[in-house]
Amino acid sequence: MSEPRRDLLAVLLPVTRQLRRIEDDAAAAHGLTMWQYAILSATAARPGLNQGQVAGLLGYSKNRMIGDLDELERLRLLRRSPGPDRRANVLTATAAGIRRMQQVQADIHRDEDRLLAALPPGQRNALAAAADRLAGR
Amino acid sequence: MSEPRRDLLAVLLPVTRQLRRIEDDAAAAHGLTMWQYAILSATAARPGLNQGQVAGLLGYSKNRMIGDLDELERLRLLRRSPGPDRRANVLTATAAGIRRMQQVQADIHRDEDRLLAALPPGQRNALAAAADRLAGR
DNA sequence: TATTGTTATACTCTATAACTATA
DNA sequence: TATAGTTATAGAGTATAACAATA
Repeated sequence: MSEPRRDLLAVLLPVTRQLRRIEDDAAAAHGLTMWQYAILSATAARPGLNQGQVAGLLGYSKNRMIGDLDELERLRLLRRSPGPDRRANVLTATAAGIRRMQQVQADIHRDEDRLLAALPPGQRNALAAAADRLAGR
Repeated sequence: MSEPRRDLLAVLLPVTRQLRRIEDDAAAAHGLTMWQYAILSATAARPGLNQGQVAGLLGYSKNRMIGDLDELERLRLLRRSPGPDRRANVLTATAAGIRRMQQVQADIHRDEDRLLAALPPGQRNALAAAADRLAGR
């Protein structure tokens, strides 16, 4: 007999809760919030984006992002500069911002590895591949 | 060359956001919230649990759960009854509660199937299996 | 004294809608 | 008029601690 089917959300929520804690802790260890880290990460990976584009990319919201951007600029980790359309601010991570982001990311990947060690390597790749495929729609 | 490694949370968040909306909508279509559905589901699957145990199982909190339990009792979908330890309330889903829960669940599984149709079947199983394994710690 | 459920409170998060300056 | 960023505000969500009944 087969087990009753479990809601996928119920299966995924505990994992994402652990991952969320990993990112929160890693960011905090380097003086940032998770969202500030996420903003730096997106900005470094795809330079030239404006605020709205980064917000959309992260599934964040443009108004919530403003306080984070203020703080990141205050810390000299990121710059807002007027783009060709002078309504839109182009975001650029500074060298210090990229370094900081990489430090947080190294901690995150280290802790993810610890978590994922429970999985056989095939399943580990399958998890990321499946989630990646699903996220695309 | 290989792509830069992506944070697992960034990969999983978009999927869980979609799943969360699926559950919210399905529960709302039957007059419940997602958490009320989750409570009914856990209570039906493992009868005899008390409030704190259900809260722990769901990753919810005992005080937030109280309003939901009040509402579920008002709707005659669930009962609180004193257990052997008279401090603790044993939760029991009524027949109507189980039916309601199954209706919501059918909607959820239908919409999950629609979402998961994007995946090759092997990846689909791998996703659930991997998440399940990880959730256990 | 510790625990279960409850209540109260404060704090954070989130969503919505204006407002400005550009287009 | 429409859009990008900003600001203000209200509502939902969340965490914490205190309380009553029971162990």
